[in-house]
Amino acid sequence: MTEEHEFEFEFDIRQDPYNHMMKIIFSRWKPFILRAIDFDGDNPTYFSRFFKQLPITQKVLSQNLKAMEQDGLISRNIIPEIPPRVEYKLTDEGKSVIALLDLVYDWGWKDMKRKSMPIDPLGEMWHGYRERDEDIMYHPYKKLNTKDC
Amino acid sequence: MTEEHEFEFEFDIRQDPYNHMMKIIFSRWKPFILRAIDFDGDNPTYFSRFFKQLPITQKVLSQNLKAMEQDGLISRNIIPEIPPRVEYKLTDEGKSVIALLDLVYDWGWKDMKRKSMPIDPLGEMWHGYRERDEDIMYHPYKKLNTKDC
DNA sequence: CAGTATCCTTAGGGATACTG
DNA sequence: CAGTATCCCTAAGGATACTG
Repeated sequence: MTEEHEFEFEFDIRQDPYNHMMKIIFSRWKPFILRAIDFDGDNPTYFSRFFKQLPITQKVLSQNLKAMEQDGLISRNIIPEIPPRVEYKLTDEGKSVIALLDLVYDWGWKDMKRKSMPIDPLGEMWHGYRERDEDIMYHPYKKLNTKDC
Repeated sequence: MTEEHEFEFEFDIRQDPYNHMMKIIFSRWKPFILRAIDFDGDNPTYFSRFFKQLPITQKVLSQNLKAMEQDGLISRNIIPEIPPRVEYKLTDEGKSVIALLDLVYDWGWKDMKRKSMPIDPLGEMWHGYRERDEDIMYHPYKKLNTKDC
């Protein structure tokens, strides 16, 4: 409706790559979800698997997975078992964004260190800033209590 | 208050570098603001300058600049003239994030191309994907109408 | 297991007007 | 010129319950 009175084009933030990236990648949970799938390597990730590492609700996870599938970052594959399982994997496109996420993480990690902010250890393990502790990485996130922050 | 009943630590998204980055860098306008200041090179950027390129309101710009100053990304310097002007520059820390933003832009640009999405020309000029047109870059964003999208 | 369905809260931003 | 001050709105997420 407002468009009807515009005869001129303007800078449209919606058509800018930064905006695009913030929508498809840099929303609250997506970097974590991508990292979680990547962490499983060639093994597929299942729906329930995410809850072992991320305090996310089913609804929000579902929403995010759906969006990321539509954006071509992940693939969804239903395994006909009883009960049925659903595999999530990174597409080639999804894999290609992991390296970028690493750089983003690194910049943020250094910035937080510089400012003496506490940094969560799970992300540090994923990113090689801390030795991997399988007991933490493969178990529910609440287990992190056994380690200091 | 909820903390009082927690005896255990959990994965805390607020202490993760991804979350940190999304707060201090990847919010709606910050990449654009950083790029705009960077574009002016050694010349400082003034408050009113931003409106020539970005359809942002004074309130939101002010909020963002304040946050970015506190986060150490930009510096604010008042010039005692009548009327007073205020210079904004990138700090060394702010400069160091520009290269990262370039990579983010590039990934997004390629993704949008792959998907045949229209891309705003102003950002393309800033990032070298289109020849610089001083007439566009130095004038109010509405002037973009004179060029095709 | 892998999700929906509802209801609710909140941060971030937009519109507009005003000020030192 | 360089901002505040108000008011409003919406998208994204959280809490909780339910389902094939």
